[in-house]
Amino acid sequence: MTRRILVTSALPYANGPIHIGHLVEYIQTDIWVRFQKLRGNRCIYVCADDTHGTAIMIRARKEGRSEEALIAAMSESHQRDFDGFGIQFDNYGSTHSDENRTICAKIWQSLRDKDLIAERPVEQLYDPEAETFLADRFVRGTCPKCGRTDQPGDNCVCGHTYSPTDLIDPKSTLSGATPILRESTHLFVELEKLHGFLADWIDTSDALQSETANYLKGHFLANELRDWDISRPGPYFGFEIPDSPGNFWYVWFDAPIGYIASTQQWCDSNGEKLEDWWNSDSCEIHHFIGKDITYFHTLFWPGMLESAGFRLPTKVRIHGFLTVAGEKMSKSTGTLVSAETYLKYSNPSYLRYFYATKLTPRVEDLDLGIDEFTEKVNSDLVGKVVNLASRVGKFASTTGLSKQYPDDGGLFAAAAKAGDEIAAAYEACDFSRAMRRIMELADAANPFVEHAKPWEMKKDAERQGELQDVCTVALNLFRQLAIYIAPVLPDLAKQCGDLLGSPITSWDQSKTPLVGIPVAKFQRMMDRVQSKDLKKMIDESKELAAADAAQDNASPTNDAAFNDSDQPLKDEPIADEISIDEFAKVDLRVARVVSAEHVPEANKLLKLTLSLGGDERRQVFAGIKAAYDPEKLVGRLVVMAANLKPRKMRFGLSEGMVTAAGPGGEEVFILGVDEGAQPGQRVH
RNA sequence: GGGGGUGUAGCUCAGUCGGUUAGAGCAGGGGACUCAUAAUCCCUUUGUCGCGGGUUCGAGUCCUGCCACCCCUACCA
Repeated sequence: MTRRILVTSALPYANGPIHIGHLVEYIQTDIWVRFQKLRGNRCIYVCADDTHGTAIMIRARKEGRSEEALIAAMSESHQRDFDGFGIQFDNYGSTHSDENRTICAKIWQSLRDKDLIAERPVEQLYDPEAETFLADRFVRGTCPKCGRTDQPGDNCVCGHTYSPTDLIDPKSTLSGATPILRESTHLFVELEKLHGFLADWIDTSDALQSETANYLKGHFLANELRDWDISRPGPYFGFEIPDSPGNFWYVWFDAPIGYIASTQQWCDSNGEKLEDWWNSDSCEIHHFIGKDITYFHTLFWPGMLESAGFRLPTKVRIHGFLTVAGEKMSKSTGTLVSAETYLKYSNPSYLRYFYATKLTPRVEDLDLGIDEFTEKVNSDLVGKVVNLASRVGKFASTTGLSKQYPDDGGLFAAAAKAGDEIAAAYEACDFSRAMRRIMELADAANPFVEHAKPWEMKKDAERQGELQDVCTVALNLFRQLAIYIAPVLPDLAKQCGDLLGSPITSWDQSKTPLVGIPVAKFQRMMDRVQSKDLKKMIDESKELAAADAAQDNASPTNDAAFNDSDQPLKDEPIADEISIDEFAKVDLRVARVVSAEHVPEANKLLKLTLSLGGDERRQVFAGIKAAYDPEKLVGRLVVMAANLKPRKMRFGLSEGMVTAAGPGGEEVFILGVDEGAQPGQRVH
């Protein structure tokens, strides 16, 4: 039976470009959608840019253009990036659309009608210069607990949490002005009135992974649900609330409604009715989101839908975050790679496949290791799958496929049978399992060619029939793989279709071999990953991040954010003047940490082995044990005093010093060197 | 502090309802081949299934205590 399925990914915020972390979700969703379409289900995939909120307003001001101009440019850039990764939406809208405004108003009216809206005053910090209320993250000041300066509005690095009004000497990061307290009316959704409904939905709907249901039950539903502050006083880039002039819907109110608005647009241009998708029990709705926005999609959103008479999601499919080499992505290490940068140096199919091998139905983070990435793509995709076509492609172009499918020892039949299991894995979002099963099939197919020895047949005029049979088997096995992996690698599916003159359009094509047809001239399908390209990609990401940071620093509006304390200079005044000759006596060198280990008898020391390039090694003891984990130091470039007289210590000889700043203890910060420097180079 | 999860080969991971000798891919070692992108094929080494108890004829699997790591959340469960 054909299912009707509406699928969404979370709406990307129009405040920045798409990066490889975002892509986990869009690739995951796109794979699932393509799978459903391949299975013959009626499936549409809608998304939109999330365009409202203070951050957009501020950014537009800073860039001296209208919000509309900013979000238009962002939308274009997002869509270009998605397109580059083969992510195919049926409709891509914007929360700043007429459709969205209309549906927001409708849902709002329903909430009013159900008496779920309350009004009360809220005191909030206000920036009198920028003339706007300030969210926590736009206020910085001195921590009331420990006295550290320049801390964010909600918590300090010392671990203390507070409200921005508790900060000593608070400053707006927008203008540098001192914020004042100002009262305004806010509107709230009284979510507690929906407590029973939500508890029931979470318990019985089967829409959530069990860990998510547990989390909600334990964390929220065990208590009274707090009112949800749904309005923001102007100026605010968003929709003004029709029955509350001067107040705007908070961005998180209209963002999910964007799912419906985007569907509306699709309906309008395809002659469909919105009710058939959002008010129908015969349609499924699947939301794909990241774990950070669980709360909005599993409490507020179902509450809003229920109140307004829309159907509830069939599934909210929540995924974890991307880490790179086991660490959070970061600009400074170049692991926060933008979609655009990735596409410059690498092939989107690689990333689609790699993510597919990592994705499971569970809410867990997934790690991208450069070596693992290279290995998986090269061994699995190029070595196994593509190679199968590549190794018989040239023969097949001259022979074509046999009239009848030859005996292959049951390979084709076995792979056809495996289709059900692979489909079940896709359906359950267990792409990792699906990829594993597909690779097992590829592993079985290659030995067939090997044992048949088509290259020998080619030389013998009398064995051309046999050669044709081998090609027929190999290419049909390849085609099965291409069909099964088509949701992940649409490009490969296309290439397979071109080669055999028969486009891949349906999962069931895997059940019947192609026979008696010509084969096109073989075209190379996929290149191997080159590690040097990935390295370039990381390097460029680092450079871009550095350029961004430099630009931010140069911007005058940001000076206020850098009200650094004068304490360090007071603690340690600048030393007596020296001549350049005296300075030159200190030979500072770039060195690479090649090993780092704890010294069991020492309280503060780590034993480092530093490389100055070639075979030059220095053993150095550094008092940084409390601040650095030895494993994380290995491989890093540091700056060392290289001509320091070696000093005998209880634990061994120390042949230099590693440079670092900070008062000591946990607050020690090793001097780093920008990428490109070579161990052994002198610091001038 | 609380909640959730993970721990199996050097690496990434399978392992069904408790059932024979714990598996795959990659990496490593040896050989073969030359159709194929230094691709492929054959053979092959490696295990305290985190640790300790318990239940059982039988435990990687179930129970329990501990350890390590990860995620979430924190004077709200």
